[in-house]
Amino acid sequence: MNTVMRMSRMYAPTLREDPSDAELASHRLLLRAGMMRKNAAGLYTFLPLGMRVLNKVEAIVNGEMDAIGSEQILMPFVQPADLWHESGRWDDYGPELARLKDRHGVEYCLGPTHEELITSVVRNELRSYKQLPVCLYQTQVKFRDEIRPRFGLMRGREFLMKDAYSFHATQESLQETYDDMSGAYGRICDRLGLEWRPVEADSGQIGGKVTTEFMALAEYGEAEIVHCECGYAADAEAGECICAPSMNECESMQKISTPGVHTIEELATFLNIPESACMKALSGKDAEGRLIVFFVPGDHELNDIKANREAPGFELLTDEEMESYGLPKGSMGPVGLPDIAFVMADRSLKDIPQWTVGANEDGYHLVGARLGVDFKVDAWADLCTVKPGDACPKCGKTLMGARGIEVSQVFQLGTKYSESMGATFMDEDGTEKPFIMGCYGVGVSRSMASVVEQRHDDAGIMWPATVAPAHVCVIPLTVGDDLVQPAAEEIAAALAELGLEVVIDDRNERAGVKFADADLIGWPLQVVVGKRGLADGKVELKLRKTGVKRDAERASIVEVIAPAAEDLLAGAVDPFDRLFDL
RNA sequence: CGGGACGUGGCGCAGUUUGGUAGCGCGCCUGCUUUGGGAGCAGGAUGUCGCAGGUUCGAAUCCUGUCGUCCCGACCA
Repeated sequence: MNTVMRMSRMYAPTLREDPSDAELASHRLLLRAGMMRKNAAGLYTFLPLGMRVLNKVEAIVNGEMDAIGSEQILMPFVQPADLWHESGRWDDYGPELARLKDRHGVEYCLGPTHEELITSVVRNELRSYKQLPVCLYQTQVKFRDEIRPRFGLMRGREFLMKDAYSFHATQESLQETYDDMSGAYGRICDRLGLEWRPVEADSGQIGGKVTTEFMALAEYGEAEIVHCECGYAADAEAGECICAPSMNECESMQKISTPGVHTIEELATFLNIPESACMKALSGKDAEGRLIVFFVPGDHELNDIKANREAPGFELLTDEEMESYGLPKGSMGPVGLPDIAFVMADRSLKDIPQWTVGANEDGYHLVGARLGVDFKVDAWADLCTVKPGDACPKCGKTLMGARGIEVSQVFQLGTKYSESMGATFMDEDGTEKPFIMGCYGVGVSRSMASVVEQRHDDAGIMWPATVAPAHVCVIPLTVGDDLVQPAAEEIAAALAELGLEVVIDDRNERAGVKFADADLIGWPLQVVVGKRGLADGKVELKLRKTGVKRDAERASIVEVIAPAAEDLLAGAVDPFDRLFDL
């Protein structure tokens, strides 16, 4: 049986006013509710209430890992530099990797992630395909020296993460574990009560190709996503973009004077045509210094990630460089480019036979420039950043926009680390092969913040029962009263016996203080015990999530709550809803 | 790193323009009263005004430097 926690003895310093340096709801409320305190930029202490929540989130994550056969381990937080030199990331990672030396001058880093370490652990022991697949996970503090830590737990420098790594002999085996992991991650989000979407994403720093991000939808999320009613969703930074450019039809190519016109907006207005009928040119160079000119529909932006995929190392030209190539800023076009220029255009423009573009001469544009006649394009690719209003690549319907918080991500790494670090096994055919790897991360502390981001109101947090610091708060309105106090104690004990986690606010405070703190901390259910109600044999129940109140017979309170307690123990996210006819 | 703002009892802030005894609200301690939505009265404690220099008879206030924090951009769980 659970013991009843006492507010009078808990270290739960709630704040009446908003901390001045917190902006985001999750940041503000976690501080105000006495769940955490800041120690320095991006570094936080979890106080007892916050720790209880964090532990619950972690337990849910660990449980789902165990359920798909991943085994828990614990790797060191401090990692030897050698391993990072082997993978090449000592140089690639940048200042975000916190480096240090021990007393002997040997170099280490604070673990921002553990691909190198796990690979080094496994490469000596895993020797045969017969031992595969293997999937290991840990839940541990990570450190990334973020350029700009912000939003409390959302982007701390130190944060709690569950990271898992899997090793396979075949792509099919990797896919299987990847799918299991994706399923587990979805269930984790569900159990946290999050509204979420799996999203196509870019793999970034970690490497690899196939990846899905799990986004908690939130108004102030850092990531922009597009999604469709068919279930498709993608990170706006990386999602496939289907542009629908239009054509400004002309009889032949004409050079027209466009004095003072430099932007697409000005051009479209000047010609009285939609922006989508103008073609935007962007010049840059790749890693080898090759001049590249990209063309995209005027109503879309060139996507940095995609540009780099097509032209590794791509960077836009500076104004001086443009001048040296004789390229006029704001009036560039495909006709009459320098011979050395490599011309690449968004694939959507392939179907547009006549383009409206710059004339490569300040103050002039071309209309009706004929593709393949007046100019040529060397390559076609998906180059644009997708935006709401574009067509869904899966079903063709119109995409909607939203913002999200990336709470977790799954990657198919391939052999990037096993190859560079010489982690191989003997395959069935007698040849030595590098492991095919996957890695999977859940931001545990970030998930906690995301829950607050989605479930709060002006008064405070509305925890789902699955991660609330306790399920029920019993509030005796007068302390020392010889009716109210014992009744509240009795109810609290009885509810604890149902298997609920119960806290009793036995502080000698006024009713208003207790109500305000209960709402702020966000216990899912409040049981209010007062003199007035008791006189009629009643107590009051309040559902934090909706603020709805109802009376219940004091004598049958256990019977009333018992079904909800059963649901709760079975894993229901909001088990108390049923007590309020929801 | 670029742009903006800010550092004053535990918390939230005023005071800085125009230099002259460091203030307010909340919280904290003691006592009495109060007790269904952040109580009232009385008494009390708590400050190197971020730090270091400088100007001045005198600096929270003016000048220089420095450290820290937050917000907006490039990085990511």
